[in-house]
Amino acid sequence: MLERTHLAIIHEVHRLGTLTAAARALNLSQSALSHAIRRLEQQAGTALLYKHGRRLRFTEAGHYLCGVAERLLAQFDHAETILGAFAAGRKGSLRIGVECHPCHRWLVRVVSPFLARWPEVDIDIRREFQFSGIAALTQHDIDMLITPDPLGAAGLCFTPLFGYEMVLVISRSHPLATQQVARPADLTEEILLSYPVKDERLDILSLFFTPAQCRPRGHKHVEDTEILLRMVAAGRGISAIPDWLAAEYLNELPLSTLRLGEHGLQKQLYIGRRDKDRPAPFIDCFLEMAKDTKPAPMRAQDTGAVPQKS
Amino acid sequence: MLERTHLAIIHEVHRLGTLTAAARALNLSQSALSHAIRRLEQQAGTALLYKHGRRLRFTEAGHYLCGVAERLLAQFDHAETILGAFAAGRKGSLRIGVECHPCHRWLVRVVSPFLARWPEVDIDIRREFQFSGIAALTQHDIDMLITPDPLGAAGLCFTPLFGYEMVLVISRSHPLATQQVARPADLTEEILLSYPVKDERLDILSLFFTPAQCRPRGHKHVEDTEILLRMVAAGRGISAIPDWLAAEYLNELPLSTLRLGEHGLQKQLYIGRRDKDRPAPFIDCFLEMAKDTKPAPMRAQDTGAVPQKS
DNA sequence: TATAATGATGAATTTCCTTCATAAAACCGC
DNA sequence: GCGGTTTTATGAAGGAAATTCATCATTATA
Repeated sequence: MLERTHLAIIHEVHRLGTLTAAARALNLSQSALSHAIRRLEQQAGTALLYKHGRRLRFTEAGHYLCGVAERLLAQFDHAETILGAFAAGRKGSLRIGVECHPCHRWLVRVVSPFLARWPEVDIDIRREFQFSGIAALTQHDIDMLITPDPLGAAGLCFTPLFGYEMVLVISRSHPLATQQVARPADLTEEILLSYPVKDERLDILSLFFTPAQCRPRGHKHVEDTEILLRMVAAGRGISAIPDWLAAEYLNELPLSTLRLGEHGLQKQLYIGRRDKDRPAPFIDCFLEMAKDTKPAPMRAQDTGAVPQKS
Repeated sequence: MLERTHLAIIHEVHRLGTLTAAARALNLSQSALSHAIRRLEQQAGTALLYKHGRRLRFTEAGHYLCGVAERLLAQFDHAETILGAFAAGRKGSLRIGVECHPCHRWLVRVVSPFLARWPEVDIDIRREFQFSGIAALTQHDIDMLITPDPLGAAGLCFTPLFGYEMVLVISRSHPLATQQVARPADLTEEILLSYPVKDERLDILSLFFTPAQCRPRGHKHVEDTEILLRMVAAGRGISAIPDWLAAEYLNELPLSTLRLGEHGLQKQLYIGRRDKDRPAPFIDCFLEMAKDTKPAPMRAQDTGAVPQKS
């Protein structure tokens, strides 16, 4: 079977002209090369070299192999270089799962400088999971998970990123817009607008309405944040989004924000990964960059309900 | 060092999913594969596979190698196929030197069916030689030489192809056109037109004029046969060409042919090759086809001067 | 013609891969 | 949960294959 070694020998003999020189270059004895070529020729069933004076010349078949060697050896070398980059942790890919729909804009602010710093690392962001984000992480479908719900699962570890508060957004012309705090009973006639996720993953349902044993009059799914908030501004529904996300839109749209309940709906975003992952430097780096990137540039420290602009 | 074996293992593991199955496919023990992969991983400095349940999964580096394997293994396979074709004598190249300028049209009639019969054989025809055709042959610059002058050189052998006669061509309106035979003294006022080769290789000079110690008034080189003969027909010179070549043009151009001297200038075309060349079937075949191809289709057996059409 | 350079060859040796035997882990059906 | 089965991992032993050494044959060079 044709092996890389054979190609290397053929290549060096071609490059240097003599077996002896090629042997030196390959740290082998001249005899070893002579034997190796002979074996290869017997396997191939055709001569590759012939003596011309006291030098060697290539037969047609040998010449052909020479070309093959040049191409394949280059590919081997390249593959080993890449493999080295993998080994050194320069190269890799980071498949990031996001279970926090509104986090997209924040994530972009983490990813952009990261990509610049790690040019050989590919990033893939996934929002949809066959089962759950946690399952995707344990099953190696993703390498990191950004989630507000760090359900304990064996072999995973979660690092807190930042705290925030889910706030109610309503149209500025809504009767409740003058209040500071919203209570479940106030909202039973409203239409709830949310991202298209399962009800149990909507905090406003599981942590606000359900404990009070009531529910909004209706519930509609909207994919896009901008459209969702425009619908809220138009008085076509209410929604619950992170305070820092609301802050970004308060200037642009006629919206008001209210605290959800007396103490607000406090949340924390976590980034999770597998315990036993090989410690790739770019993974640690991503973690650091994520921790250092606060959600809304201006009001990163706010945890209370966002004050309205008049 | 990354070897073909490693790629084959990676590839089979990827294809079949388990080490055990891959080992079966490669006629090796599962243990051998396990060891081999481990060695490769240690050399590469990075994991390639990891256990997921009781199966194996590829790391990013492993996945990358998988792609490399697919590409490189295909190239290895292809190279071995080609090498097999070389070994079987189906594939090769035939560099044919031609020292007989007018032979081009005849050669085309040999080469065309040959190419059809040996689709994997490349043919290269060379007319110019740094030193001589014989030297080119011994020095492996060409593989076959078609020549009328088989100078004995060690390690070469020549096979006769066909005999022919060099005839004088003159314009049909030339005063000599009524004669059968031309003598050197008749032509001392003529302009000789010939292919651009050295004087000593022009038989009409070395075998006709020089022995009679005279020469034509002038001598011009013309590359193209058609143009040469049109110039002769226009009365601008005389020339000497093989009888069979003259025969092809006698219908088209107002030419007459005369025997050169009493007995004519008899020649023989030979095909030469190196004694110790590996006996490639396509080389023998070319020889046979060359021997079976007579120069002019209609008057292949003629050796005397070609009779003029009235 | 002597000498240096180069390739070829056969036997001895060493290296490295493979196998064997076995353990460990994980999945499956009950 | 518990054996049975499947799969991978590992260490030691054995063997196949490549390498080296010593030497010869050939060719070019001074």
